[in-house]
Amino acid sequence: MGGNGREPAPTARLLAESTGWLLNDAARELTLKLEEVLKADDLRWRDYGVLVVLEAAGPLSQQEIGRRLAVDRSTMVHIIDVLEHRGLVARSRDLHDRRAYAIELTDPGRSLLVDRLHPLTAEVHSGVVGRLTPEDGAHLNRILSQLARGG
Amino acid sequence: MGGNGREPAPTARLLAESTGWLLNDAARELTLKLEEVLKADDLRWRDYGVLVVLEAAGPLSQQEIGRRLAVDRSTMVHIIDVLEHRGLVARSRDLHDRRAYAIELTDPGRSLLVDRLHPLTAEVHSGVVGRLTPEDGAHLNRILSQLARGG
DNA sequence: TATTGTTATACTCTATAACTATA
DNA sequence: TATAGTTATAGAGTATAACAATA
Repeated sequence: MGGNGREPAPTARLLAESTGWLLNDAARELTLKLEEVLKADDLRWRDYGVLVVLEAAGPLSQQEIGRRLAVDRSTMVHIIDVLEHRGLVARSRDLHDRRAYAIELTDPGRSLLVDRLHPLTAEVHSGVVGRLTPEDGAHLNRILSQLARGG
Repeated sequence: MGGNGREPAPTARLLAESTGWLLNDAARELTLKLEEVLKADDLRWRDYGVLVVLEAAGPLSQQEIGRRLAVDRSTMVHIIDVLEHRGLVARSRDLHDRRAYAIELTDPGRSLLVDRLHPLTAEVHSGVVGRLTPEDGAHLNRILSQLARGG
């Protein structure tokens, strides 16, 4: 089921397995700290993710945003509702497919992201990843990128 | 708030921040695949975590297991209930503190873990982490260990 | 016939508060 | 007075299934 049928050697098994736990612990620590910081702006980690995705990719449909964040389209409705109500994103119809919206960052949304959220979250990230030497930090980034590409 | 007040340079900010997203993606991918495999034994990732913790540490109280897995003690009750009912763990009173249980693996629990679950989950882990060269895998493990110790 | 957004709904997960027995 | 386990309960988060508009 996605494996290759080969039995990994015991040490490789232990190494890979502890990597999994460590990965989860690191991700959980980071997410918890991010949520704590974002609470001041009444945002969840998911909301921040939506803004970041839109900043990076430009206007997207609700479903496409959900795809990138692993969130169901029915769940996206409420998330976008709130962000729209707060004036951080805008719904306009996709010109080429009028079933879909083109969700885009508003100017206030972009300002909040750039002037406030990015600095806040960067500090959290640095507080965690910054415990590493710059070399290890860069290495970690490169290795994780490789993991992501392989999926 | 855990930070050190220093403004990280823009590239460092981006590097650290993308590391955060990558970390989360990798952890999510791993957890999803583990849950899929464990479903055959009607276990969740959390249940597997309990068994692994007990295997590694020996008998523990419910609360201590929860502490290590970031699960509330009230949530632990049901998790242990199910595992006990399936004969995978046993509740006995802690000899030194009769308020607490000493939860321990049963022989069937240990067998399930060693003979079946570890091979299954190791294959998932290897399928993900094994996309890296052995050097990068070991390096990733070392870097993540360092992150965990720093927390 | 398939797809986007939507709604209602049900389900899972989790934490909170109050209780009991021990400490 | 504090702590381990328990229980009931309420809240958040999520997915599922059906529907309307559009493709």
